[in-house]
Amino acid sequence: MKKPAAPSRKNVTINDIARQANVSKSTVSRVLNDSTPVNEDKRTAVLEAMKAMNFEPNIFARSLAGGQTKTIGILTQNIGSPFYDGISQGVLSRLTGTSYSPIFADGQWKPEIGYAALETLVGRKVDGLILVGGRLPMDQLQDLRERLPCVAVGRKIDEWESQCLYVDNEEGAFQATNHLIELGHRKIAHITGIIDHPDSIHRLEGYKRALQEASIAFDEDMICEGLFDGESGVKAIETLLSRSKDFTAIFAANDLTAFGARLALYRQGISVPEDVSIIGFDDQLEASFATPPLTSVRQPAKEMGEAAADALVKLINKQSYEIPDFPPELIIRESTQEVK
Amino acid sequence: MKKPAAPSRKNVTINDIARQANVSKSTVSRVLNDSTPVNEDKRTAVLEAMKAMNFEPNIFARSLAGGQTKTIGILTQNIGSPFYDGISQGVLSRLTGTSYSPIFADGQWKPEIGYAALETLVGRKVDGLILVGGRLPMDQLQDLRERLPCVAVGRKIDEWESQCLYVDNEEGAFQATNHLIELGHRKIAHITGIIDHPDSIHRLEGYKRALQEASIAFDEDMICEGLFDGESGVKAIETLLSRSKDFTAIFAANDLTAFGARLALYRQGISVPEDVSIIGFDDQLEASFATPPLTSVRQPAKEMGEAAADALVKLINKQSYEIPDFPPELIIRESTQEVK
DNA sequence: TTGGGATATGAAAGCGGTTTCATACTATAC
DNA sequence: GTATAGTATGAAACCGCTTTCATATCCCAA
Repeated sequence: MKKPAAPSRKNVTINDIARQANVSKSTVSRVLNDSTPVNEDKRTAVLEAMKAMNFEPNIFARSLAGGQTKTIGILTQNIGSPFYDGISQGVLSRLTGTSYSPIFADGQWKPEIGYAALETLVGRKVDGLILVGGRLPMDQLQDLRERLPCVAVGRKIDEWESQCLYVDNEEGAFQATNHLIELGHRKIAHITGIIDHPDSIHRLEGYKRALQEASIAFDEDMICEGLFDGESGVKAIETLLSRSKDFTAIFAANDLTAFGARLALYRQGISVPEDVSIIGFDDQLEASFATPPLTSVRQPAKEMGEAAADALVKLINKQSYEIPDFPPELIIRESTQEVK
Repeated sequence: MKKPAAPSRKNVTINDIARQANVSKSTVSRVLNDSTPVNEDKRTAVLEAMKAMNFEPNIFARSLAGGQTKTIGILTQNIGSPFYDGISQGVLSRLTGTSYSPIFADGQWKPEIGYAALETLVGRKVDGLILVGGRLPMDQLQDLRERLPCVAVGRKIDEWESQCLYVDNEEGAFQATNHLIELGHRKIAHITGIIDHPDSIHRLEGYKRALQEASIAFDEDMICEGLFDGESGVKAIETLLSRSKDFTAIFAANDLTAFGARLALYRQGISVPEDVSIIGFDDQLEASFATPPLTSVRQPAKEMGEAAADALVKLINKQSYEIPDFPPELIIRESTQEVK
């Protein structure tokens, strides 16, 4: 008769279970973790007690005692791009229902902030880490991987073989450009993404390769630097027109830029696809409903996020896993047509 | 000479600090939490020791001992809408840099999953909760608020006065419709959102009120039920045309639907805005770069997310806070013009 | 029967903090 | 100069679980 009852919302602990099942807390812990063989009778007794009392292990006690935190860190870059958002969504959706909860931290594309965010995540003792895009330098990442299971999505890290999920940007860009070439285009402009971003670089390379394979001379004047945003698309067209070079097709580094370009063309009374074909990259939701619907290179963002979550969980539990291939896929719609 | 050194990555604990500063761990804890006055000498000694040894309190030990978890739960609905995503972004960005980390859980618009997600969050002993949209029934939410600090964004919950951040959807819809009316339109169609979604209902009401105030008879045939997606917009136009009722303007429940509608119009050779004006809701990024740029009602998603995070943190720390007003804002672009 | 190797189980020592409680030390009042 | 009320501080209990270590059982070979 110590405390006058009224525990109301008191959480049931491992001790309660132990008492109820008539075993020691050690045993309860054992059946909880399957760590050591336990006599079948006791095991069921414990299990029943847990069910009856609606027991839920305290995550904090658990992790304090050295166990896992059942927590996964996601490092994003606050860009709000449909691609990265899609990845996050995939991760999130795959994680709900599992025993893992995702903690998000954001790097805002700035290394210092990224480091800090990483610190936070590590400080929270996450069981694993998912890097969504970003461009933290290698050395930083190197020992990260040694400390805890990591997976990178939408980014290729050379040393992280088999822990990276990404689409081949070069190949996607190649397909896009090649599609235009097959339609008879020869004067193909390209609006790049943020110039030193790996994706931009690869897409530019793919563009060049397609040109080369078709024996079309690469022309510096056909390149406009963009920023992955809509405004870039608008500006690029203005620049392009001011150079008074002919072009019959445009490959934009992403859909949003393509939308901007398409708008600028519209303003100039240049019709798409009759006068100019245009192709984007990402195949974001809105691409299907643009006027005209935008031909684009699809990146399976959500699927990648899901696969990343799966892979990481397996990695954490030391199970073998396989990373599916994510080929870029050309989605042909109505913004591209044969050159006149 | 107990352990042969080589602690390598051993974490420094409160005990190490205590030893170093020549005080008891209790004292260290006290300066850590500012809970009890501590002599100035010792305080600085402790502080210095902490700095020197690069001490970081273990979150799990802390929460186990009854403290806070410095964790905030975010319950989203996996809709991938730019509005909800924007809110999440705002929350996330405002939380990075603070001592709080966000844990996301997703309800996927399904009550059962939502409950489960909520359970997870509560099980993780989050210090506070942010509800992003969603439509969990009241009774469930009622005792939630009693258990921990809560804030709802993009959703109005009657009993939660001063813990909800939302834009007045009815008013926004009114403004949109009224804008069309002021341009001389009388035959205004409306494509709704998911019919029983509160936002849809309010937007429909705003539409009706605008009509009423302008003495335009409400016509059931001018309404098309949509689903907040692009396809709905396309279908709606087809339906509308098949009814062979004239309309000179369309108010779509969100931008994506507006894009769909605009596309369907384009296919029919009906030009926007010359033949038909069109207006959306959300003002998502792509609206500015649609052809023509879409007039829309802006919801300051990111700002709302930020404000929600701010409010919740203050609520947790029992500080007073103020929730700013988020008026819908009509962004007039080129998809609307005077009726011919 | 007895000794030895498994096997199951409980007691107890952490994990890294917070908090209660008692104590030692000051300052204030009579 | 002693009684009284504060104050600062340390010791120890505790949060809920994992894990090591020792003990108790049991089975089988000798």
